[in-house]
Formats: sequence, C-alpha cells, structure tokens
Amino acid sequence: MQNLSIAELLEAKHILQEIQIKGWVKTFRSNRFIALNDGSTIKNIQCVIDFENTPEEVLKQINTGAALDIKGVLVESQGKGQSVEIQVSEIIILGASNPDEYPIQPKKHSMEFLRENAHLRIRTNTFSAVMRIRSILSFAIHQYFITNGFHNFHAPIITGSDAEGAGEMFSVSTLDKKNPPLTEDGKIDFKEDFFGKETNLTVSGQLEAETYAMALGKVYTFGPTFRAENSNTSRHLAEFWMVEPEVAFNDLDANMDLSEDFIKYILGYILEHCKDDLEFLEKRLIDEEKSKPAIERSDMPLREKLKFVIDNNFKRVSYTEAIDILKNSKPNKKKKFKFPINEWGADLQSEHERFLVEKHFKSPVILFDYPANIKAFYMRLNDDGKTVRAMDVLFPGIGEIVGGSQREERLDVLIEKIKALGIDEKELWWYLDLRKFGTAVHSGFGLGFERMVQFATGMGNIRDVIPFPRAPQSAEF
RNA sequence: UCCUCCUUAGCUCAGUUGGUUAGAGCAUCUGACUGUUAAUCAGAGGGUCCAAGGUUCGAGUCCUUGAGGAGGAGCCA
Repeated sequence: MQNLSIAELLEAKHILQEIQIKGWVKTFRSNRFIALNDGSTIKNIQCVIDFENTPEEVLKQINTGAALDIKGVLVESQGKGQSVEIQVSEIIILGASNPDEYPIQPKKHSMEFLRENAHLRIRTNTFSAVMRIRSILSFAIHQYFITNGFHNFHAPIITGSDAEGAGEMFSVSTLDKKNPPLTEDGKIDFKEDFFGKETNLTVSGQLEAETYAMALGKVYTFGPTFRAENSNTSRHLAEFWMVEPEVAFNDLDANMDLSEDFIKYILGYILEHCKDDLEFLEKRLIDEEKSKPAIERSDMPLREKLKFVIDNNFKRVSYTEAIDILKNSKPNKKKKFKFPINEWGADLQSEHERFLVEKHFKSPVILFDYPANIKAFYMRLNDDGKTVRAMDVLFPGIGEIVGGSQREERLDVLIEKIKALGIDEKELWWYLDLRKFGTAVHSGFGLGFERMVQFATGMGNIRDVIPFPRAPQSAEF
C-alpha cells in the first residue's frame, strides 16, 4: 500500500496498485464519483465508490470540503474526463463539512466574497493555483541569485533609521499608549521605549543591503516590507514582500541588465514548472474577459504574454527621450491626458507610463536618468548635474514593478544632498561610513514580489496574490 | 485622501415610468435516476431589499446622511 500525493499518482504509473490517498472533496456526483484534491496539484483524482455497499451515513458526509482517507486500486478510467481513477475499497470520513454552513460551493464566487473568506479561499482552484505559483516564484528567485553567486542577506524588519524616505512608517513601541513617558518639552520620550529610541517597521532593506554589498559583493534580501500609506488601489499593500539585490561595482547599465535577466529567468522558471496552474489561470482569464468590452481585453493569453516578456528585449529609454515621445504623442496633442506633458522635469503619471508601455512600445520598458529633484537622496548624480542614475522597470497592466538606481558613492556629493533635503546627517552615520572606507560604484533595485505574482498569474487585484492581505482598514485573519 | 459606481435569498444576479403576493440560477432539504465530469429531473423551504431619516395615498425603486465594498487617481514596489 503506497501513500502518495495526487500529483505523484497522476504522474507515475501505478496502475492496478493498491494505494491510499487523503484529501478534500471538491464535488460528489451521482452518489458515486468523488473529485478529490490534496493541494499537490490543481488536478483532482476521481474516486469511484460502490454506493450500494456504502453505508448511508458515510454517503451523507461526502460533501464539498470534507476530508477523506481513501483506500483502493488505481485503474484506467471508464469515463472520458480522466485517464485513471481510484476504485475505492475503503473510505473514512476524517472531517465532515456541513454543506449548510460551508461557504465554498462548486460554483463561481466573487473575489470580494473570497477575500472575506481568506482562510478558505485557498480551497478554490484559482487561489490554489495562484499560491502554488507564488511558492515556485519565490523558490526561483532564491535559485537565480544563489546560482549567480549572490549571498542572501536578511535585512532587519524593525529599523531604527527613519531616513529611508520610501513612505510613511508603522511605529514599533512597547510604551503605554494611554500614558506614554514625556520629555520636558512634552514629546513622547522614546529613550524610555524598548529600544531606547524611536523604531519602525522597515520600508526597505536597501540601505542595510548596501552595507552588505560593500563586503560580500553581490547580495540580495527577500522579505516583508511595510508602508503605512493610505493607499487604496489594486496595486498596493501595507505589508508586502520585496526582492532587493545590491551589487558592488555595478553601474546603472549593469543594474538594468541584472533586472532584465532576473525577471526573464523567474518567469521562464514558472512557465516550465507551473504548467497546469498557468493553463488553468489562462482559461480563467479568457472566461473573465468575455464579459469585458472588446477594447479592454488583452491581446495575448497569459502564457503567451509571459513568453513575450522572456523573448523580447526590454526597451531602454531615458526620461528625456520619454518626455519627447510623450510630448509628441497623439493623446498629448489631442489633450487626452489628464496631466498634459509640457516640459522637462515633471514626474510621469501612470497614464503616461501606461501609454509608453501599452501603446507606444508595446513591451516592458526601462526608464532611466530621471530628474534629480523627483528621486531619492541616495541616487548617483549624473555629470549634467540635473539627472540621477535611477531606473524603473514598467510592465503592462502593473506599472512600476522595479525601482532601482546606481547609488551615490561620493561622500561630499552625498552629504550635500542630505543637507539640502534637511535630513539629519547623524542618523545616517553608518551609511556615510560606506563612502569613507573603500567606497565604490554600486547599484541595486527593489522588485515588488506581489506585483510580479500579479503579472505571472494575471490576477487583477494585488490582495488576491498574497495569503492574508493587509491594507487600510483591513487586517482580518 | 479625492472622483465614480455598487450594496436585493447562503452565493451570483434580475427587478420596467414609484403600484397589489420581490424573481432566477447555484447551494440546502425531500424524492427519482445511477459511468458522472461544477451530473440530470421533479418538488419544497429560504428575504429587516446595507442602516437611519425624509418625500409620497403608496418606496427595493426618488432625496439626505452614515456604513461597507469595487474601479480609477495620488503615494509607490
């Protein structure tokens, strides 16, 4: 008697062997056919029971969602929908599932409803497929970096530095909220707090990653990140996972090469290793798009879209070139943009990014050399004195999926920048030390993991590609 | 935070210019059938129409406020 997963059972040839299988009921048809799933694959195994010799109280408990332990023989199927099935000899109800109360029915549910049942939504085909792909993508990320000589580095989650400037932070404190200790001028006295200073949840592991890159050469962090922004969109979360490689001696061109090669690798990896799940999600998307107006439908099925990204070079365009393209574009001339492009220096709005990616180039785009005053303090100033060596990778339907830069390695320039922005130099003493002792050109970027999962699975809302989404007014489970 | 839209059975939705007893599919229950593929057929039960207030002879439908949700914008990954 072999105890196998459904994935193993369907893959290997175990015909006429005695097997034992445990899983959950997807559907129960004709009092005879159980579609059983154990999470190992999106495919179910059909278990055929002899209902005339099965007790009524057992039959009654074979409901959608029930956990079963089944013994039987794997045989070739007499039906058309599957090649093999289990002829059941013994069936044990491990855990019943009251059909009156179980929310997941064998029918179409709305994403909103499933979000409210995030503890059960993984039992649907869509979410099990998405989460298996998320898992494989995560593995592919580590695989890519480790096999390319990178060292994995765990950035701290609680940070004492508040100068990263990537957004609003969640504070971390053990002080009494109702009655915190105060300083003489009436402010909260963080010297009394757990860490003896004000601390927050990290918004980026970049600054710490730079310290490791300046010793280990090629490093990456892959961990949770927190932003307390009141963002209510399908592309933002308050808690999300970010991949941040940082490489000593890489300039911006090498950084762009790395981001493109990396993205192509991980998408290629899931194309090869998540065939069944991608096929299911592709069909789901095609069904979903049938209800949309023709203009909003995407021109490529999911897997073709992934292949397109892998097979084509990302278009590399400087900010200045992009502004020229946008200035002379039809929507700009016809005043279709909500924010018309008039002059160099303006930050690009998402309507502009979408035009470049989806209409003009019809391909992923890397924009680089942005105006200094719309980017962060640590980015390397170009010789023109007005642009910095920043780059954003823009993806169709997602927008910015990667943000990165070559870092300012010159101490004097960096200090000047910090002063101009009114940041306390002392807060960044350790960061400035990197420029004092053995400074060198170095670059890195951050990739929003959930946005990559969104692209890879075609899911429209970022809350549906993370197990338990955290967003404003939303932290159930 | 801003703009737009939505909220009707457990779920997904329909409900006409305001009009009598608010409908369908799925799910549930009862029965039939038994090689089905989100099985099929017959029947039954199931509603504070998001909440509060208002207009009206009469409100699921119109108005006001509030709550929750979605899409878009901003912030960004």
